Amino acid sequence: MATPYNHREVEQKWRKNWEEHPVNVNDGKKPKYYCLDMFPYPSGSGLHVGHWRGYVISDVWSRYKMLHGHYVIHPMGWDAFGLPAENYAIKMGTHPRKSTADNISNIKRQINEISAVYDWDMEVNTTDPEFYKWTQWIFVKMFKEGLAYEKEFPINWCPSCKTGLANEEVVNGGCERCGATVTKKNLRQWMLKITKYADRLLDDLDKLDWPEKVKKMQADWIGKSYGAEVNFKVDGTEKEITVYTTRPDTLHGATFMVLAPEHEMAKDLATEETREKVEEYILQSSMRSSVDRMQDKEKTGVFTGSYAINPINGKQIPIWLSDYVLADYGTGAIMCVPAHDDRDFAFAKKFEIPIVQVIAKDGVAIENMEEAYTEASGTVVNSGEWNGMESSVLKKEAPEMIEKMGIGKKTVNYKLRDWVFSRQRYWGEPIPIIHCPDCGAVPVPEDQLPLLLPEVESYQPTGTGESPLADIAEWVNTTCPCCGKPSKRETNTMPQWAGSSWYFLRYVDSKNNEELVSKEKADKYLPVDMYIGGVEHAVLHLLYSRFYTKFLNDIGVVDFDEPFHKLFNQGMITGKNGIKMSKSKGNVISPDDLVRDYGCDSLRMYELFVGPPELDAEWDDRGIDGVYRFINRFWNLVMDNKDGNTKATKEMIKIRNKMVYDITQRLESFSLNTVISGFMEYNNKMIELAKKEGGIDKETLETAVILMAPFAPHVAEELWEALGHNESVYESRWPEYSEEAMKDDEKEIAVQINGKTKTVITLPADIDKDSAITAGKEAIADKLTGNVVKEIYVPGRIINIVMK
RNA sequence: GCCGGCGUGGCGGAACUGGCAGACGCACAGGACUUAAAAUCCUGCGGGACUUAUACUCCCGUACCGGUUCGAUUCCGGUCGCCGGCACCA
Repeated sequence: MATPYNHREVEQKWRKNWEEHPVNVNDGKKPKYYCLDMFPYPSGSGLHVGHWRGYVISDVWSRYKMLHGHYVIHPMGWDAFGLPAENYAIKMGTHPRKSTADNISNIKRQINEISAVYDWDMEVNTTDPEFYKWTQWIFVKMFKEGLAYEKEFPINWCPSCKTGLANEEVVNGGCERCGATVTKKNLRQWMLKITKYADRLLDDLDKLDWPEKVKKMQADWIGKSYGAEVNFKVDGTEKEITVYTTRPDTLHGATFMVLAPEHEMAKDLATEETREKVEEYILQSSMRSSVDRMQDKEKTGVFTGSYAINPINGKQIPIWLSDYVLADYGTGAIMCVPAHDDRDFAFAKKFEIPIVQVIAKDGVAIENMEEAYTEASGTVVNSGEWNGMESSVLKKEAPEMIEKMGIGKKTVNYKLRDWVFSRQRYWGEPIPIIHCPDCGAVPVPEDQLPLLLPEVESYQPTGTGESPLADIAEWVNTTCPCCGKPSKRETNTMPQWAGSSWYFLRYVDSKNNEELVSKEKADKYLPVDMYIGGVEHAVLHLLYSRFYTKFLNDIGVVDFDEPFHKLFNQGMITGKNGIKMSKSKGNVISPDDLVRDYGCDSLRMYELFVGPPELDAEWDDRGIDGVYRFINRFWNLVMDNKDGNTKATKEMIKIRNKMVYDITQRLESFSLNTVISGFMEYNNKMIELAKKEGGIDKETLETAVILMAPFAPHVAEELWEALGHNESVYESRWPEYSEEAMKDDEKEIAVQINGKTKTVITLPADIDKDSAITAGKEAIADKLTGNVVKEIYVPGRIINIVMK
């Protein structure tokens, strides 16, 4: 009997061996393949089995590429600035610098348990001054290009984290991090003009090999719409109000107008009689959160007392204020066509405003509309010269017609807003700007970067809208780099996303003091070929990274404009009943014990075996026994037969080729759970064959070992060595298969009557239709009692006799 | 409300392009080995009917109702349920 499998010994041996003889070497000749994980933020609870799955998937893919002769760039780093790290430190009563360092060392130990081929020489840490120097440098470049600007306006504010948030960080009206209800706060903010890139961010989605779901989420988030701006005169004045509409075809049906309460003309439109009510309404709205407003079942509003003139027909329509109109979308004012918009309809009903139908679904106008008709199809009515047109045609042509009439212009709009980029928190990159009383906002000169985050005792958020940095007089007070006058530093810091928006560029040149990344290395190693991580970043990190990359492309740092060629989103591993693993729920399963008891290889394979990698899966420890048993059986098969000299039979060659074919197909289509079940299936077949033939040929065993190498690296190396090889299994190449060798001589064919299987017969694979049907009929002769109407033969699969 | 995804044994899941539903594994049951247990190996394992029982045979079965087809887990229409995204964006 050969040595039984001992995972501890095997794994120790090969980890040491790989340290001395790395298996993924850049010899300068191999083609590169960049396979990247979304880097973790070093949380205090460490890794659970869910994190492991993502890293296993990327490592399997990396090793698979190595076996195709690639030099694989497979780095790892730490997203260590930002709210989670700071909140954790506050909770633990330590300094974020210390807790972050502690957490990193623990997680690094856990990551090493995976035995992934990470290249730690490339490691980056977003809180390292040598790294954030470049995060700040990008900001300065953006400032110089006019993409970073200051603005005071009511932003999303998390009262619990005590900081402003970006739009993307507000989820269902709550803070993305802590869930607290987001309020509005008027603050001076640094903004990034991501909207300038809206079209490119939208259009370039087409060239990405990403899950359709993520592309759609980004497209919806950018929310491009086509329509027109139309100018309405305020009756009796020279003032004009411009509205934005996507339905200019319904212009004749506009029976009122609504302005957001924050609209700059809102107060001016009030008359003597309405002034008090109007001001009251404006005040009321300003005090309500957006969540409150959204949850309104009934529309609220107030009539200003003024009227506008519909430019297309000269009709006088009342101007209202209502908070269902958003101040920061379009022009903050809308024309209302209650007959063809649900919201306008509800408003008109409540305030008894006339409803004029301008599209008739079947060509005939309805007397009393029960609900708005929102489709753009049907015949145009009540619309003067437009009458009789098809609504869908008019919808397309109206913007230009309006432009020609001189009453408005064709325009597009986006839901995407500029990125609120400053945070009133300590643990982030200081924004490298100096406020000079004469020169205004002046960037810190590039050669003075990094602008270090000062060491402080107390870093708790103030809640006042000021960053904790504002209290450090010796840091805040400085001189203007332009004129030398006493000036003050910007005290806000950057958001969590600043570092992660570009970190993937830095890995390939992480020690470069002169440049963010050298031209040479960027050309050689970038961009990322495969990016693996959770779907939760669809409109955050993944959108920001695309924006940053396009900007860096524009200023000549890199010569590509999309960072991630292919994206794979792995599903989440949850605890029992689909509950997300978290320390507070007490359902976190740590990989550490499983590695100890079953070994890294078993856990790697089980992580994949639990289910399709793109779907969520409930973790159940018990299943790992099955994988462990499989590895043992495979081990014993190889060890028992490695020294035999069994000649390959036709059957063995067939199984070998089929195995290569199946495993390769499944791996290429990322069906990793069925790769594992495939291994088990072929292992069972090989064991059966070995029993039958008294052994199994060496080439088949070697082939199986190479196929296993991406999944169970230690076992593969050990068995490869046992099979008599001195070099690593990763020096081998992924095996090929031959269609010819896979062919079966005989096929099992199901014989059916009217589509129901009656029996199964074995026939030569190359049998012709007539002989097959004759053989099939013979096999079920006693059941052929009716009139045969049709006979169907699907080669190699079924014979179906249709009877009446 | 709008958009997207999913629904298969006790459980996780499989089924390539419409062709034998339930691969592979877990759990469970029985057996072998053992003084015994663990480990390992072998066998069975969707539901029902017939049968003393086995075998055989037959019927039902992929959320539900219907359609297309020789044949549907797969395609089409409708209903229900679960999950995710967006949410007054004019």
